[in-house]
Amino acid sequence: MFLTRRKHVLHSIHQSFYSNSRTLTISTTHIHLQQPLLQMTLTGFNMKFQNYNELLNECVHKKAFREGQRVHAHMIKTRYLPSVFLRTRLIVLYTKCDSLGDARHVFDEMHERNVVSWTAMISAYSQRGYASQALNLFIQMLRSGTEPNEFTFATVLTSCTSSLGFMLGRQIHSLIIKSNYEDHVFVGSSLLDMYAKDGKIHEAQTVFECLPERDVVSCTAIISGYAQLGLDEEALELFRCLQGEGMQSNYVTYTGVITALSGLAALDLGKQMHNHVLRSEIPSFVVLQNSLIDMYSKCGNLTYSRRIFDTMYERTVISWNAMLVGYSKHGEGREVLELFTLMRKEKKVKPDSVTILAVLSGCSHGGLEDRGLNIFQEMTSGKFGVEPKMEHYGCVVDLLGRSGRVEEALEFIKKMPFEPTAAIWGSLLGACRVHSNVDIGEFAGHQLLEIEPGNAGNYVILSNLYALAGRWEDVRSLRDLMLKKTVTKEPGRSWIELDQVLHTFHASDRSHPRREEIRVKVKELSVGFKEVGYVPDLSCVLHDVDEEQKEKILLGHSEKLALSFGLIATPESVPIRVIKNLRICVDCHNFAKYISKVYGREVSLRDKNRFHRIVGGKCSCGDYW
DNA sequence: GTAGGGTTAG
Repeated sequence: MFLTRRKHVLHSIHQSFYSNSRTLTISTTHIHLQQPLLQMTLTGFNMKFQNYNELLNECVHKKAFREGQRVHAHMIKTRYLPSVFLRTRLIVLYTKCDSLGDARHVFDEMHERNVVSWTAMISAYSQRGYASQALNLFIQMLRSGTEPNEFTFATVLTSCTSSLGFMLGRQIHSLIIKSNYEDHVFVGSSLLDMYAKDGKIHEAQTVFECLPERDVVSCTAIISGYAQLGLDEEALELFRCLQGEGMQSNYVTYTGVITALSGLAALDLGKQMHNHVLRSEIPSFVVLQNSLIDMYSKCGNLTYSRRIFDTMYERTVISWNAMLVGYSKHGEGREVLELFTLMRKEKKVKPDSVTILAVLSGCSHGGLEDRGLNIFQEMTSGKFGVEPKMEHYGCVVDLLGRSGRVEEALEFIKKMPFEPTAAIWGSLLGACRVHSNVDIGEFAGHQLLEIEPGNAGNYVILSNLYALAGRWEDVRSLRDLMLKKTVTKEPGRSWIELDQVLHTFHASDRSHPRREEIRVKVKELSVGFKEVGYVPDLSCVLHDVDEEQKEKILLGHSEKLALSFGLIATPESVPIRVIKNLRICVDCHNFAKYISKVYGREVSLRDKNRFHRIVGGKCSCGDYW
């Protein structure tokens, strides 16, 4: 009966997706309680149990809160004492109806509890995101002497998401081993997911490999685990491998894979996956569609993102945010504001903290400084119902900095109700580099180096600034300071997708099969560009070497290798799409501009923060990033 | 009767 119903729902969702219809109605029959409740007062004890049970089941199934409350009230009125079984049903009912207080009340009033009632209450908290309450209750359960079962373990592990939770999670793992539940597939997927969320992907992998049987959920959990940690290629490889072994996939699996493809900006692979989803019987639930919106925007194709957004029959705040963030990263400020206006007009979903963040950064990236500052004003006066957080303040520093109001930005930082973070000082330093304000830049730079002495990128930007002012002595001492602090830098990588294959380059990479061609091309470009005005920005190199060497290092930057390969290997009619894992360096940004000007090729460059669409020697970022 | 995996931002 349940299966048929589910099938029917899925079918109608599928239908509505293809017919672009935005409304989906699932009819729920109203539950009439008058008759059964009246009859119950007359029937015997056993009969009452069965009747109550049936009624509660119906209420749980239909999430019928009021009716459930009436059944509960009837028990109290007729002085019927429900068993542990029925009380647990009530906990489940109230949890489903989003009434945790009522659920807890039933739980507290229980004279005796068993593993099921404990688990139901723990699950209530973890489902609603009250992780610490769930963990507390689990500990209370252990103290009460109730042995957890596989349901309890699978449930409680989902609440192990904070640093305290991860610690507890490890202890729970040993408890699982002791109680012989480690082979259980539900427990295992919950466990491996916890490890993945703690960044311990090897532990997660071990748990996964030790499972005697695998199913969709455990496979999805491990694939998504890789994707969430940014190990996108590994996620993709594992997906292919497990698929080869006959793994079943569902819409959650595809969501995980699409997230990995977003990270890689693999447009062709992404399209292929999307097609696969459309062709197969996989229903496109909101979460999957959200991941598609994000994937297309991160692959540089906002038109497709919008197409999906427009045809969704239901949108959550995440759908709106994904679309807004997409426009923002592409520097489409007007689109951001238009969509935000539409969102507020529709009133179906309320903006959240991420929404405002997207709007503010959209104004900044889109060069709409004053509009952005206005929106922040409105935010602080409570207009959107969202409290400003550190990130929002960071956007304001960005907005002021972009307008060249560097002094004001510094004053703003001093007056913030938060301790400034590295991101805030970094943003101010970046503004000072663009607007050549050495004094404030130096101050911001030193604050930044104090908080984040290990980040090599910070030294480079400050060095850019000193070089701009001709303060070579300071450039040198900065380099010495960097050596002293033994800075390690996340290795820069750039890649380009060609016929569904990703070609990745590291700095001075010599591993590509066409390395010789690429080397010659980079050199040729550099020589050619110099004739039309390109001057290598040596301040982007902090090594203690002579100028010739510095230039050589610059030419080895991964962005230049990928760009040159793109120039060789892609047809003239298409834009060169390069993705960089870090912020793009000033010199490579300039180099890309020359490619666009001299070769008449559009360059689309995605770096850590945003898209740079470079046409005819001009970049959509307005040289501010 | 109680259970596991999923989307935006940083």
